Amino acid sequence: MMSDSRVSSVIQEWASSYSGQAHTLNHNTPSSQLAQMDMVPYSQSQGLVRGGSDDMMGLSYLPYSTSCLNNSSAGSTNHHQSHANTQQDFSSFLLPSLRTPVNKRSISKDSAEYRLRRERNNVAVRKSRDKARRRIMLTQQRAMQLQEENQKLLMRIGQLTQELDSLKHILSQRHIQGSDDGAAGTSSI
Amino acid sequence: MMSDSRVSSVIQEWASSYSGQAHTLNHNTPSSQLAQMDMVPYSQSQGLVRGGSDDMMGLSYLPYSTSCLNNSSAGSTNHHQSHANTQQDFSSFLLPSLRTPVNKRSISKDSAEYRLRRERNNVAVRKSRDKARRRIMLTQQRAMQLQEENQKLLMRIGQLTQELDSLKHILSQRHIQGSDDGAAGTSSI
DNA sequence: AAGAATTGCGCAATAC
DNA sequence: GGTATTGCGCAATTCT
Repeated sequence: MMSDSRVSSVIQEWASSYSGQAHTLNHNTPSSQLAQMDMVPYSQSQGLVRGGSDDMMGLSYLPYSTSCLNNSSAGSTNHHQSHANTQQDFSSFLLPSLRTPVNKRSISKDSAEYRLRRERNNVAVRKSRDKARRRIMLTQQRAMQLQEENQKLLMRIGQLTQELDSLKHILSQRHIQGSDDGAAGTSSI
Repeated sequence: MMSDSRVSSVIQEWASSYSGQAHTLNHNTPSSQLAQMDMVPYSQSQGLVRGGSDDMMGLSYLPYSTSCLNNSSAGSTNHHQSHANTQQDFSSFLLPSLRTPVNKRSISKDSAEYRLRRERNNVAVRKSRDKARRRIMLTQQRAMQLQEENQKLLMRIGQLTQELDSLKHILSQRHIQGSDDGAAGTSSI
C-alpha cells in the first residue's frame, strides 16, 4: 500500500528534529520513560522552575486570580503599562527580591536598543514556535506510521504462526508414520 | 519489561485526546495521509485563512517586515496602542473590508464588559493550551510505546522465522529419508 | 557576558 | 451570544 522509502524518510526527519541541534536532551527530562529520544519540552521544565503551583492536574486554567499572587507580580502579566487595567501594580512591594521593572536602569522603552532587542526576540520566538510546530507534526506522522507498521508486523506474525503450525502438524504426522511401524499408536487407549 | 496494561491505557488516553470533543476532524485536513485519527491543528488552518504567505518553508521567522503588509494590518500585531512603536498604523486605509478596530462601537477599553470578556478568553486560552500540551505529550508517549512494540514484534518475527527455518530443514531431511528410496533423487543432474 | 532559544501569558482575530 | 483555537508580542528564564 505504501512505499517504505517515504516512511523511513519521515521517520528520519522526525529523529533529526529531536537531535538536530544536540541541545534537547540535557534540558530536564525528569520523566523516567521519556529519556531516550523524546524531550518533553512543554510543562515539565516549567512546572519545576517557573510557575508550577497548580499545573499538576486539570486545574491550570482556573481564573488564575484564585491561585496566588498572579497579576503583574511574579508572572509576566500586564506588560501594557498604559492599558488602564482594573488590577493595580503590586510589583513595587511584593517579593522584594527578583524585582526588575522599576530599577534595572529603567529599561527605557521606545529606545532603539530596546526595539532592536524586542524585534530580535520576536524573530527568535517565531523561529522557535515554527520548530515546535514542525516537531509536533513529525511526531504525529511518526506515530501514525509506527501504527501502520505495527499492523503489518502483526499480520506477518499471524502468517508465520500459521505456517509454523502447519509444518508442526505435518511433522507430527510424519513422526507418527515414521516411528510407529504400522502399530496402533495414538488412537487406541 | 513493561506491563501491557500501562501501554494500552496511555494509548487509549491518547486516542481520547483526539476524538474527545468530536470537532477536530472537520477542521481542514488537507493532508492526505493525516486523515484517520490525526488533526493537524497547527499551521494548516492558519496558513489558509490568516497570514500564510511564507510559511511553507523555513522562512516563517524572517523579520516579518519583509513579507508583506504585516504590522497592524491583517495580523494581530501591535495591540499595545500606547507603545510608541516605530511602525505606523496602516489599518485605516489598507484592506477596506475586514476592518474592525476603528469602528465597531469603539470597543471601549477598560469597560467592565470588556474586562469580563478578556478574562473569560484568557481562561479559555489557558485551558486550550493545557489541552494541547497534554495531547502533545500523549502523542510523544504513544510514539515511543509504538516503537517499543515494534521492536518486540520484530524480535518475535525473528524467532518465528528461525523456528520455521528449522522445521523446514527437518522436514526436508525427512522428505529425503522418506521419499527417496536410496535412489539419486535430487543432487545428480 | 551576551545573544539565541524556550516558555507562560495576554490580546485580538477567527473558527466553531 | 458564547467557548475554542491560534498567531503574535512581551517578559522572564534558560541555554549556549
